[in-house]
Amino acid sequence: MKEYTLCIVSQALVARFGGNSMVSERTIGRISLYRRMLADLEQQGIRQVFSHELAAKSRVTASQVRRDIISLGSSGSPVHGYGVKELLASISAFLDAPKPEAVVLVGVGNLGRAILSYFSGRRPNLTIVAAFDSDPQKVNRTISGCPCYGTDELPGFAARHGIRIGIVTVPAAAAQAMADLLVRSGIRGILNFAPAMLRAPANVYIEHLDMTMALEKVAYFARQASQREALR
Amino acid sequence: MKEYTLCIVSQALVARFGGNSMVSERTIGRISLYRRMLADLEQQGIRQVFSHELAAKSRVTASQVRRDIISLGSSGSPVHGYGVKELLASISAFLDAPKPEAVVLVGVGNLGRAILSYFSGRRPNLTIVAAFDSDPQKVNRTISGCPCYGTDELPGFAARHGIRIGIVTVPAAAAQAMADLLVRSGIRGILNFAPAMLRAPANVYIEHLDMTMALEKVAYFARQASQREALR
DNA sequence: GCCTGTGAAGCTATTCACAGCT
DNA sequence: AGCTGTGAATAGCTTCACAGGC
Repeated sequence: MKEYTLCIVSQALVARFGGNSMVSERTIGRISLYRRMLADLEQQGIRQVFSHELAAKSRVTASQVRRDIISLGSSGSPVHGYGVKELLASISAFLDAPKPEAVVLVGVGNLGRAILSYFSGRRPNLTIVAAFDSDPQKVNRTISGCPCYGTDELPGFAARHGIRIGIVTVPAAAAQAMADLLVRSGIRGILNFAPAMLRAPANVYIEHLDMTMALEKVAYFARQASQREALR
Repeated sequence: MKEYTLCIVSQALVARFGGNSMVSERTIGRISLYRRMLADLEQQGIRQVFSHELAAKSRVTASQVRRDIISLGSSGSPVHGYGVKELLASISAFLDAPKPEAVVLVGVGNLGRAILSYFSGRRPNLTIVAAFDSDPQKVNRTISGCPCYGTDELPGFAARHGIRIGIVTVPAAAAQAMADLLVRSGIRGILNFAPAMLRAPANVYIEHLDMTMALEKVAYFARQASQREALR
């Protein structure tokens, strides 16, 4: 009885925060990961999976997997584990927008082009539909299978297509200006590859993917590992 | 008294793990970031900086900056803040290896090439000196300014040059095999761009830079932001 | 026996708040 | 007055451990 009451209360709280319950950034990342693992399993014709199997593939603990699955609102059976198909459906219902979503990319340099081809055809409901660059040499051409326009056309394009997601692959010096432009164009989420910490209003989500920082971290911990070995 | 004893114990533990005290992954990331901010400041001729200034640029709190600086073994003055030059020197002494370090990249596809040109000339003490690929079309050529060899030459090359750091930009299906090869070749740190959770011995540090996951996170939180706005 | 779901415990990271200094 | 350095408090995330089920 008491448990039921508690459950209702927490759902009420959830409702107050609008839509889906408050799920942490880390959890969302892992859920995206589980989806990939599950897609593999489905391809192999596997129909059921236990939390510890998913955990081993994802390099996390089994409790973590179970918690994450609960937080996305799905559940399994103690006997058969989780149904691969059902879990995939839950994850898609949870992560994806109801309709496929269009994404724009700003900055058609080496990295920008690589990312255009990387994402082309990968996630059908998350497609880069246009690229933008300030270099007149690059505009009004198709680059890596993606139409490229001048940055001055971005606000209009974003408004017409209801774009909410942008990828920034311009040099650091131009990154803040481009982020501002994206925000003015109505974007609500930015994936930033430029080595710059972007400023944006609180209602815009920014994910920084800083390759230089990542490489320096690797170098540091690789060195630590070598040193630890040396004195053993 | 008791507190002193506890302190000594924890220092002893730190010592057992060798060399530099245990600094967290997140802290290392931020220190790399501070270095970039400080390099900018130095370029502008600024000589002193307060924790709150560095914090604003790095999008963290001032306490965080102070804690991080302490954990790298530097300190400032309550009057003038931190000396830009001194702090830069401390960070380099802390983060960088005594000698410039060589890095290899495996997988010379679109992304691999983009990363070769991205890092070329960026950090002088962290240079990609060779790329490897299994495609015979690509080997024994210079690609994006970097010599490219067959993957079978990797172990020999790594041994000869004492390589400890590798970047993986192969497709997901080949990533684990390449990681294994890198580990066999003596690598101690891997920066992985492939959408696969790599397995490696505990003495190898792996940083996963998963662009698909990152984009899905952005899409999810962008949608959350829009929804929160809609019901206001 | 071996699974899931979950309260409670444990850990790590961050922030608060203030002593100490100039 | 306004900074740094830091103990203490807080928040957030992960793991433990076990009830409940078949």
